Amino acid sequence: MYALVDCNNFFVSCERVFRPWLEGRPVVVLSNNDGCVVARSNESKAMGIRMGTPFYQVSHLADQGRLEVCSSNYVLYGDMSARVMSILADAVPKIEIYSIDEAFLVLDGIAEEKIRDFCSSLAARIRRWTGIPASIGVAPTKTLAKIASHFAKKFPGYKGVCMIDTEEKRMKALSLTPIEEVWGVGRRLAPKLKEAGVLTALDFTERPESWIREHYMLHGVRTWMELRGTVCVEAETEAARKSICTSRSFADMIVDEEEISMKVSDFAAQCARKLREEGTAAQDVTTFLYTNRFRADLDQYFPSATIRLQTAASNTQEIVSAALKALRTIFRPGYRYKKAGVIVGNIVPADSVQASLFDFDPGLRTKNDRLSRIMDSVNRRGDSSLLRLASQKSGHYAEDIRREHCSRRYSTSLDEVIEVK
DNA sequence: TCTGGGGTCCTAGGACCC
DNA sequence: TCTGGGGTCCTAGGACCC
Repeated sequence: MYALVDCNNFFVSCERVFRPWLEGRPVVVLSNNDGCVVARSNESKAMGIRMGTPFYQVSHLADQGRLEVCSSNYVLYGDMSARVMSILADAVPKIEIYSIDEAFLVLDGIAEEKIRDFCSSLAARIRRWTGIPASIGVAPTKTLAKIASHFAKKFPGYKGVCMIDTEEKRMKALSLTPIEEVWGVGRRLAPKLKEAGVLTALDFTERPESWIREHYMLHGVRTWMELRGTVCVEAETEAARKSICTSRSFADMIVDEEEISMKVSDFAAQCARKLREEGTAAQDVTTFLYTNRFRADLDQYFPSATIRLQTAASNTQEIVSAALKALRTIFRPGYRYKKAGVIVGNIVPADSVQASLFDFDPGLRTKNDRLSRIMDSVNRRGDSSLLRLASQKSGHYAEDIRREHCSRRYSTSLDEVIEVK
């Protein structure tokens, strides 16, 4: 059996741990630049606020005191996530961290009649040790466990744990699950399925496999089998990342190449730092630019360019230099840019980088690598960009991000403080 | 006025091989 | 007039996830 552990309203719950007066109140957490609603409490969901709503459309509620607003604090959420995941990792031998607030557990070795108690006490432990409420869905496949977790979250009667462990429960759960809520059925596929008369997960499983294969190919067949109880998607532990992206929207649109260069330098430096953190190196460096897609009155331009390095690298100098080189090939004056980013791809373990026949100065890379390591060791001690390249200028790639409702650095400043109002 | 960030996988089609 | 058959690899773009 698989268990899906899903933290409830995760970002909101993180904020509530340190600001208990938010408990019971309608709360939303906003994306960078205070742009969109990316997390909601049950109370704000009940007010009809949708995921992804632009904040300006609901800001009047905040002004009227009917809605609590938090700017996102990803460092805090990352720390809270790590605490939850370590509790899970201690509880079972095999866990797949699926996202910042979700993990699959492989429940091998736990007698089936004990699973419910096991999950209940696990949820209670997470709550007691971190303050975060979680729901757990249990089923023979990951796709069914997802559905079970929805029920666990939605209906208080389950007390946070829902099991799909009999054929009868499976049929009932599928018949109550609208097709668009199924894991793997997205916004594009759902309308097509409905048009074809597939309204629930149960309808989907009752179509013949050949029909699924014809219309939705391999991915559809996998979902179909998983919903019928046959495992197709195994738990994957510790899969190395294949690409790393650092990108931001700007609070104001930028027209100046020099200014964009500094941003791109910063994004590239962050990518390089993440590579070193993971002990990996990348061979491809992509820089991309976006104009403001919401401004129909302005010219649009969404270019990207990739530089392939002779040899995979993780030092800041080489990654930044490649990102800037790519930028120079795509930058066009006259556009107003709203967003930029850097993606490093073709990632390999740093200790098994393939040397290049045409790498004319491997000694330079050794020097650059050492310099980056020294930067890391200094920057770890305090300001994360105390040492940086001149091209980055400020070194605070997030400095002009709008963040008017941010909570304190509860998990990264010296003291953890619970605020009382 | 104001609209996020970071990933994965699959497929079709082109380029190339003999 | 008539122009093969069988592969592999890579990439871009689309769909999905949180």
